[in-house]
Amino acid sequence: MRPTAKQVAEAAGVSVATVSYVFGGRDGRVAPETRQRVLEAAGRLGYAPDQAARSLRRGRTQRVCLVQGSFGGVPTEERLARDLHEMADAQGYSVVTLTVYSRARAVAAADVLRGGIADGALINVSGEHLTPDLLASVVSTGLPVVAIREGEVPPGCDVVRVPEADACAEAVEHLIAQGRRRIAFLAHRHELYTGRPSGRLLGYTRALDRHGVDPARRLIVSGADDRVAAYQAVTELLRSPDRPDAVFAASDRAAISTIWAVRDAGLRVPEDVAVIGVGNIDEGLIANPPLSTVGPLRHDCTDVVRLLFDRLRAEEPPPARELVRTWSFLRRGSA
Amino acid sequence: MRPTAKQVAEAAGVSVATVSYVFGGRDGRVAPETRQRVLEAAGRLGYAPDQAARSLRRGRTQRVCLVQGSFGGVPTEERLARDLHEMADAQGYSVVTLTVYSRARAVAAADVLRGGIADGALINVSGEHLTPDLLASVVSTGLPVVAIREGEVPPGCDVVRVPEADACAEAVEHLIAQGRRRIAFLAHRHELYTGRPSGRLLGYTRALDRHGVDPARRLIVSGADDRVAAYQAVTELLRSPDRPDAVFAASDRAAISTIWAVRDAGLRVPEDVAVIGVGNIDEGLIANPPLSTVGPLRHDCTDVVRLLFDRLRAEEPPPARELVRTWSFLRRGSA
DNA sequence: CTGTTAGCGCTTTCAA
DNA sequence: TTGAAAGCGCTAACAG
Repeated sequence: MRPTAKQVAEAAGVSVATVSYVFGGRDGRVAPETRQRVLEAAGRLGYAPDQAARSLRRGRTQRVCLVQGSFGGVPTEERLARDLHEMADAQGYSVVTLTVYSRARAVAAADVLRGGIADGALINVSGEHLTPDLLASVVSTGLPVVAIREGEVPPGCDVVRVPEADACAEAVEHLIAQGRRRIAFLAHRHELYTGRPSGRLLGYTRALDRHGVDPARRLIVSGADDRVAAYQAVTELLRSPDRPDAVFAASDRAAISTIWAVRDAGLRVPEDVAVIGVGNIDEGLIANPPLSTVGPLRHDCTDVVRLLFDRLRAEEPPPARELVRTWSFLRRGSA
Repeated sequence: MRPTAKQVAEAAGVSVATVSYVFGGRDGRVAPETRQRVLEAAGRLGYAPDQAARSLRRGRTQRVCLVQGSFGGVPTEERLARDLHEMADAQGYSVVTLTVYSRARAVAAADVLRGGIADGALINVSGEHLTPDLLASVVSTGLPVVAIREGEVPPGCDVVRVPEADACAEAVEHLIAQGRRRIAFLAHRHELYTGRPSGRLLGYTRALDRHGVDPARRLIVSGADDRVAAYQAVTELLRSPDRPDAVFAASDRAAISTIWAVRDAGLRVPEDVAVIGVGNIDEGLIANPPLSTVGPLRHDCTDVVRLLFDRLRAEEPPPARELVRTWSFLRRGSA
């Protein structure tokens, strides 16, 4: 069904080596006329070199692996995925995507990576399933790895740091400075599941702590994962006698839903309820009022992706690098 | 660096065959105690069977391929991707994603598929780059293929039909019946690039034609691909002296931006401007007014995904199947 | 410029 | 229950 080089060789009246030369790109090696014959026969048979055999022989798969924490819907992950795909396409790589949403998936992902499914991996998992030892077991095989991660990473792997917590704390302190007394946090579910607060939630709690806000006055609800949940959570919050006068949402999408919910409740943003999101998505600019947010100024992830491809190209493993992304609080109309 | 079965065998004092038995799942084949020794040695060395070698030998990759037309941001594609990932994970498959946004990428994707990158493919590309002959060259290798597609598909491949055009025409006819005289269409860019109108655009033009609307009165603008572009496009449209009294947007996201733009311009939805979107995303329910839309009642794509996995499981290639999804016009508050 | 051939790491048949 | 060995399809070193 799937033709092999041998069949093409027979059809073209040459040896398998010649077929391999033609498809292997070793151009000068084959006479133009022979080359033509081979291509013609291959075209007729619908031949394409078997990837498994080629990978086994060459020791390279021409694939890169993206390890994600969740499925689409998160703008910042999407952008990373897109930049990785574009770079991969341009360099002749395919992209295989692994999703890690449980311990079992993390173990499976590590096995698959150690099994050589790809020539390198870009790991963007925030949960706790992918433990340092698991990551280390992958890195120790010599696989080029770039990890976007807080906390510990094994030696020999590039790491990208995103100082979310600091920028978020700044935003929440801005709310406190404005005199907001009841600041709600609209959390991603996974933030609530982890042991210690990290990232966005950590920024929130840290700012409140720093200003001596009674922990009992914290108001943390789930809903940042999707727009409808956010709308509903905020609508409910606003019905409380002790309603918040500010909402810090862990995503811009949730923050925009918050603006809707506040307006639909007959209240004003920011006068009655200040709103701040996270992510700096473009949509925030057309919200009414424009959304104040915490996030990167540029969304482009090519620098992260380049870390990986630099490693793929290198003969010798280069020294491990650390990239720190810039995050800031962007004040616009909603807070 | 990456240990082989041979090394594990030596460390455990057994033959490579035994190592293979342990990792190949052929359970009863190995004495519990031997098995333990092998696993222990493998764990120490960090062994995982080489995928390329295994694939070559077994003739199966344990991978499925998703071929997409664009990168994230399209809710309906995201849902398909998620359902595919979940099914794949559950069945022990990985997912490799190919993106086809040009003729060159289409040719490359076909080569990669014919090269056996995966055991089956789910193809969800609406553009014209992936021509029927290219698709046929892939199907003819015997690769299980499920295509979500309008128009021609090669024999031997399952196809999923989405009657978008009919449902969209119904929505536009509803606008006409309401007495709307100037109905704008907010298009995806790719719809404007293709030769003949298809899908959503086709529904729009067909409805107008059917009611004898002068083609010169059609109002087609780009902007459905992203929320900000939609907002700006509509804002501009509303400034025209001959402003539309209805907007049919090719995506719900654009339709929601349209609602904002109309309200921010001091006009009312639906009194001054009716708005209808496409996709039936949840977010439409919390829009104000709730968004009228065209789309599926259920978003679940497990039936589509199952077509593929049925084919993967089958010994004999089953007869080609056609799945027709149900699309309808869902009238809510915005039109 | 083209052909012959070893061998990548694994699975699986067959033999012990 | 375990081992020996052939061979999946390809590439690359070497020979001609």
